[in-house]
Amino acid sequence: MKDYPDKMTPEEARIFRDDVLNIVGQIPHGKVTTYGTIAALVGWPSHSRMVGRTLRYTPGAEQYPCHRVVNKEGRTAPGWLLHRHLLEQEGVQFKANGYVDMTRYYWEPSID
DNA sequence: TGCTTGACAGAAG
DNA sequence: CCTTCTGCCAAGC
Repeated sequence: MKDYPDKMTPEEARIFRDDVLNIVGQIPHGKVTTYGTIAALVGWPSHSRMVGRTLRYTPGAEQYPCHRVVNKEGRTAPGWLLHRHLLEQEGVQFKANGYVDMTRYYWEPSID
């Protein structure tokens, strides 16, 4: 018995999407978290890429602060130029190399 | 059915 | 620091 199925059923995909958006909505102003952190928290540790896919393609995701999600190194999404700009508007400062300073802005989601 | 594509992660050079 | 590779896995074609 595996801890996790090999593939998501449509039902699981729906729950995954809802859980991801729920967590993103909880990220405080001026803070960031990572794709992998979210994936692990919703129960699919190896689906970090699915988190990114969800935020990019799910209609309505714009209503959530999805710009507060960066990769684990603090890099912004390639191809999404506004990403860095939106974070800077919230006071998030970038390091000289263009990465978010994760030691200062990383936020660990809680389940409650 | 099989190969390619990423809003990722981690490691290597 | 930056590029590239491998592992990952659903989606597209």
